[in-house]
Amino acid sequence: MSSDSVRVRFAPSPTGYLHVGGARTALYNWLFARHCGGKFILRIEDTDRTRYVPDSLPDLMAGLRWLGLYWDEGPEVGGDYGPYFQSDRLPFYQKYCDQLVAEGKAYRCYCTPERLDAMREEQRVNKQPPGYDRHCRFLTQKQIAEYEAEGCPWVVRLAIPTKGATEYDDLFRGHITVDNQQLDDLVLLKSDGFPTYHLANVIDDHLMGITHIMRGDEWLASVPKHVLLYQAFGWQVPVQAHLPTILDPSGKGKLSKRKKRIPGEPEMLTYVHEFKEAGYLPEALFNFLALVGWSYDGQTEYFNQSRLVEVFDLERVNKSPAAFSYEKLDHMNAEYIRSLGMNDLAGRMLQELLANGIKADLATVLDLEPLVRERMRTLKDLVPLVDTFFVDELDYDPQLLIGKKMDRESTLNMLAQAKACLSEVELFEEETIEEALRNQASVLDMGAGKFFAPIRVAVTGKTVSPPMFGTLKILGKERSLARLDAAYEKLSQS
RNA sequence: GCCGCAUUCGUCUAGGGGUCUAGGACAUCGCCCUCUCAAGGCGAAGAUCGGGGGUUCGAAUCCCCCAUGCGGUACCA
Repeated sequence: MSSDSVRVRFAPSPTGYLHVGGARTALYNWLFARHCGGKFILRIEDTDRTRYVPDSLPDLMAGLRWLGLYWDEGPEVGGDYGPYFQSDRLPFYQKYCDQLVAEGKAYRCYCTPERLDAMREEQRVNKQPPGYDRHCRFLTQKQIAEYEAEGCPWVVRLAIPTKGATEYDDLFRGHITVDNQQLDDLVLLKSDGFPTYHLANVIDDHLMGITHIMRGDEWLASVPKHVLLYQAFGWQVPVQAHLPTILDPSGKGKLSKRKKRIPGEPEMLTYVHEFKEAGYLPEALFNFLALVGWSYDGQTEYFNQSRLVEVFDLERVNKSPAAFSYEKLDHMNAEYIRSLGMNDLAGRMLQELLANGIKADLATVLDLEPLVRERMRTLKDLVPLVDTFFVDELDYDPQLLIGKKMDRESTLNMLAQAKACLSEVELFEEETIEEALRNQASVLDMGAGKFFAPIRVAVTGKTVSPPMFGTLKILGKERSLARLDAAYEKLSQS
């Protein structure tokens, strides 16, 4: 196959928000398309009207775009193979379905939901394999006429061959054979006139010229049915490629679309927008997701987008399910944050602060940036690191000022010493501050760490903070001294 | 139940008959650096390659069986 004819699609249904599993599927399709110079198509499979979630579509598109997965054809973009919403393609499905019925490859089924339920119940009780009993497949012309005359609602089912086996190749799993006896006469067209996934998917993939179907593993079992459908239409079956499932961090189950809240465990993020809100960089998620089910050489793990496009190869996609490791993502995210350019990081920090109602300015953020860049796993870590810079008065327990093996008196004295010492510093720069404070510590014959501890608390309200000299410098002499004063006051009154 | 797929350190993986006394990464632990926390540097521990049979001079790598896990078995996708 010539590579420029590659056409792949991501075909979510608007029944929920963009999930990382879906994003990974989209990513692999996108990567493959870009690698081959092919087309990446977004198609919306909105055939289930009962599960439709109105704001899922904007979320889906925003999530894909946030990750940089722009589509060549689809909603808001257009293309020559539209419409790209299945709900706008009903006439196609009806037409092809009619054709199948006319050729005797599919048939109308008039069974009521009640009859189907009763049938399943009976199968369950008798421990028989579940499945449609093909009641309507062998109706006489007379019976059909009766049903039609009564205006009974009907669905269309595919007449699966009762003998033989269906075989196909999956790019990742190899050759798969399924006995046709295992297959059910699946519904193609629902009684509301909408197609099922199977019908719509097969018709659209064919009509849209899709060459490779790459999707989640949960579809693997329905491929034989699709193959039979392609054969019924006389169409060529696109290359099938089923991606391994993404497991939750325990490795015990599928990473659920619903949030599992395990007491004591951190919240499990599953939707792309949640990762965004939690302060992950899109480029980090992008890189991380690429590695869930694919590897380059077992050594290299960091790839930017263009490098990934260059190097991505379907042959190295894994076939076994992989647990989603939040710890590894965190590490990778931190790595990405650290590797950001100065202005880039500052820009993202500024956004994060603004989003949290902190009115910072770029100049200050630029000053802050070197103090915090190595201390953030996600952008969410920023606010607690720097919030003390943006308040007038610190609120903390004065007892925090008293360091280990220290008492109130000695701490008070240290605060006074620190203030006196800093007042003397003319040029309030990191180096001069450090020099003065270190001098003072040795004058007092104290370990530097011990002397700095109460100052840190006085100035930030916390025992853990960004580097102290830098903090003092950015705070400025006046505010720094005021905070030392305030600390002295607080402690002496406690 | 039936069908399908999967199975290498806790986790993600490298590995495609000998170079594997199984390599890398995250997490863990220790030491160093150090104003706290990080980051960084160095090092340690961690997998008899799910189990059992074969094939072969030789198997993590090929074949068979079993176990376990996951998925499917809808007028949901």
